[in-house]
Amino acid sequence: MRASRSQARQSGDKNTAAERLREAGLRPTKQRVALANLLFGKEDRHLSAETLHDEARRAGVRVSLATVYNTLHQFTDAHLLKQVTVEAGRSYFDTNLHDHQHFYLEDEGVLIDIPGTSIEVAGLPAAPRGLSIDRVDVVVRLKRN
Amino acid sequence: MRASRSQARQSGDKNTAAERLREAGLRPTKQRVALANLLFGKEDRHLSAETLHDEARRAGVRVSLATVYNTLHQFTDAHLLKQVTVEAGRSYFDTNLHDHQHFYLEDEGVLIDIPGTSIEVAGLPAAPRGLSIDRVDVVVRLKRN
DNA sequence: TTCTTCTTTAGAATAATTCTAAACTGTTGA
DNA sequence: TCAACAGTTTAGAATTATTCTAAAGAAGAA
Repeated sequence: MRASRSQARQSGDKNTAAERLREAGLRPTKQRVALANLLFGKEDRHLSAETLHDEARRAGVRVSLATVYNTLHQFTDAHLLKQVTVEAGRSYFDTNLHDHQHFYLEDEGVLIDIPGTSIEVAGLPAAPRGLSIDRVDVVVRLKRN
Repeated sequence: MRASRSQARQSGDKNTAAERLREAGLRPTKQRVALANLLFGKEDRHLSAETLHDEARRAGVRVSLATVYNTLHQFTDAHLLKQVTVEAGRSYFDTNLHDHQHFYLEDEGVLIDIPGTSIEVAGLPAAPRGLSIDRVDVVVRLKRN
């Protein structure tokens, strides 16, 4: 019998990640599985390549920074991650794939999810001819009082 | 009357830019006045530091790239420009100070203004305690059909 | 296995931006 | 008018984030 794929099993964790990668058309290598477990094992997160690289190192996973970059982009292309741009010169990757928007704490460089249900954008003009709307990003920038 | 080296102004243009800078608390140096004229002389524009630097060079204004960066940031701090972030690793500065949002053509790296009156964002949650909303940025990402 | 293809990696390369310290300029006050 | 100081500009080095390279390593098929 196969373990349920919607729940994390203690002994089947690795397997679950590997399957998810395979379904996405990515060969489940040691590095990709390890990074997937770091990324998707927990609640929703926003992290940079550098952050994930550090986290991997702390978790005892040996992976190069170049591979972390490659993997983040491959995961993004495979729709396992979303890339969020709020600040020039730094990229965040978001494990929350649901429709949602972000608060951005400018002073601290921290992103916080706003659930998709609460924000609504109205009055969007039609896209110029030949183009279509890929997505609408809303960033609510916050500063200290 | 003094026929000095760099005071040739026919219609008061230079003066206007200089005054605007002075009002903003910026010493109207040759470079800042020249860049202000390039930035504010025409319709609304979105440009990068590199773009403005090239434009200055083409206009015969000798100014270093470092000064272009400094000036863009000083103008932004003084609310003469707005900074728009749509892509990691590249910053755009916007001369349109009115309330408005942007289309972003991902394939070409081009920004287009959406007039402030058309888009409306509803359902904004309250800012977490201790923080207040600085601004709400909406980016409508477009791709080719 | 063995082969082929995809992946990983260290380190170099690139791109955008910021920093540094010295030279220069605008403004002020005598 | 001009000296003097503070603010500004500059070339080039430094930094940061990211991508590239080409060589060695691992995954899947037969």
